[in-house]
Amino acid sequence: MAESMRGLSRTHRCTEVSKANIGETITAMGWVQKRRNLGSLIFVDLRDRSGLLQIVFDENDIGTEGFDKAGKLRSEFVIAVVGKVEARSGAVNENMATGEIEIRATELRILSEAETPPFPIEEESNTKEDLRLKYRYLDLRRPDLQRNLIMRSNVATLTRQFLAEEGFLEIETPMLTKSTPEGARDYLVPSRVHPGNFYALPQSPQLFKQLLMCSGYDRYFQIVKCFRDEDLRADRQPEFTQIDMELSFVDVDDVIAVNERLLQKLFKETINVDVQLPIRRMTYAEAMDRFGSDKPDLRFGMELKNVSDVVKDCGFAVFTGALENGGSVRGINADGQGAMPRKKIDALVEFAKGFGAKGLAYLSINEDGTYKSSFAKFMTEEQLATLVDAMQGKPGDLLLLAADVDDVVFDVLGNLRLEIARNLDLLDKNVYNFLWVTEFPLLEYSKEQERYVAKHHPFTMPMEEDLELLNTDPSKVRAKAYDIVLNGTEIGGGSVRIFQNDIQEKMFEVLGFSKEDAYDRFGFLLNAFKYGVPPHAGLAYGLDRMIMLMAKEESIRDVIAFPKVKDASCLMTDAPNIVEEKQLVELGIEISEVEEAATEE
RNA sequence: GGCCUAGUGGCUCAGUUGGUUAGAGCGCCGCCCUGUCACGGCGGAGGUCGAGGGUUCGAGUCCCUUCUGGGUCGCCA
Repeated sequence: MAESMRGLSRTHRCTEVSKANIGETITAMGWVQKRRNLGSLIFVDLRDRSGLLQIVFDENDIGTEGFDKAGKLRSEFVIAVVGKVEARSGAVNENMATGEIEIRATELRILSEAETPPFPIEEESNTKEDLRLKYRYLDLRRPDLQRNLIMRSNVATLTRQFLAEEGFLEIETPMLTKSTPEGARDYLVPSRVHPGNFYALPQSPQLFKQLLMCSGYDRYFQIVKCFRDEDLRADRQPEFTQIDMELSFVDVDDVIAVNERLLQKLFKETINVDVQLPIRRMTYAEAMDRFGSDKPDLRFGMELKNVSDVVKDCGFAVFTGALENGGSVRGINADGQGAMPRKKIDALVEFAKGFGAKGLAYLSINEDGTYKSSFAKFMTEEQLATLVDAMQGKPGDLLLLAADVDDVVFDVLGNLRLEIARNLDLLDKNVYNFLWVTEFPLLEYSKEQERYVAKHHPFTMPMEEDLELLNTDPSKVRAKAYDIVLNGTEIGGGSVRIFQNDIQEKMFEVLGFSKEDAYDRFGFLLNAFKYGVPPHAGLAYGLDRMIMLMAKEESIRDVIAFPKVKDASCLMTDAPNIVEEKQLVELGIEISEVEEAATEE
């Protein structure tokens, strides 16, 4: 029995009503959060995206018919209420924004009835994810998700405002584009008019934004969906949003400068966090050496120490063996954790093994200065003392050491450092620690493909002083690439691009592309560059991750309206799904094998 | 693809070494209640213990398979 709202017009959102409105007659509309029926007095908390407002129904004010109707109200009914704003005659509710006032209803319309929702629509719900996602439209009614999406909208608005003021133009690039397989898997879209041909959804607007620079648009940005057909994580969705930008006639410092001001504005105006400028910078090499990570979390210490020199002559074969294989021995000092029980240390060893460590050597320093260690028997007292000294160990500390090739040692200790910090609750979400990581390696060697692959992408400019190394030792070439890291999460990254033909050709050569290959894939860009290309550079933020950190959420699902689950499906719409045979025929597509259809006797 | 983890009324959970009729809080339904805001009081309904198979005199509990979430490694230029 839905009623019409004809003749009524909403005058306020729930929390837009305040003491200043006392005496006025207002019209509010929203959802019933809660009813409290006292017999001949009924209270209803009305909810909309702004918050809650208490309505009082009294038969003396609203009449018998209206009062009976109020008695029928249930959670999530959508109603319209006309009434007078009054100071509360009962106690003020300190916990509510509108706790000092209430609406004395004179008219009630039930605009929509509602079934009892499958889970409570309330803040800090701990309902299981699958249920929340199946009924996402209900989950999105919860105040925490509404706050997150409102914050997200604000960030987008502020970004547009700021970048417009800085002379950026917002230009859209195509969603249906060409697959340029290098890196993540593409989502493909079949073409009806070109049977057997496919578009790819963009993994990023990279090539198009560079073309825009060629075309003279100077400063471009876009808040844009990107797609990668890879497995999901808590901070990874198959479709995600970037704040993407590109600038002409700039170098690294110019890009960093404008982005520092953007970050400062965004964090100040959305969550009132002051970002101190300039943001600290650290080279990739230093980040790896000190933190074992290219996105170090600087909210806590526990830095890596290289003790290779100290242990090189010791009797512990694990250490000396690693060194003989060209690796290193490094460790972290878990300050004050010397009393950690064996069981927890074992858990850390297992954790380390998950990152490729064959083991983890430990040494705890007892309060009396004696040691308890997995490897003490292989070393002399003096050697141990030197090691402890090198690790700045003091009574009550726990030293954890990994010995392997550098890649493994960094990976193990970098992650171990984070794991210990998590266990010790050192990661304060109210602290926002920014860092630029610069001078990334240009290339990394792919054992699988038996060639160098671009660490960032093939258009990343090498550092001038390393250009010669392209011929001699490509793995040592550093790039004009930079990442912006916040609390150990990479929230953005970018680079200066190659705009010189000879360097680009050299780059393709090192990557093992023939000139033909290169033109086949990127011909439109390379051709464009022949007609006058400005030096240019850019950066792209992962908007979802940035909002996740701002909102102090653990997963980007909580800052995306309609996210997908681990296997990239949508529990609400059941996408992806099979399509009608007719559609496939039109596209000239035949399904060769569907596992589910396999018959079993 | 690997590993870890969870699945018990609508929701969140408890459920001992396998042992009678599977419980609690919240929610829901009904009646009562004029100042509640975690309203209160009385009463009530609601369960193939994710599914399938097995062991057993007996399975929520043990075994196997499988489904559905979550985390993570691989992957993510």
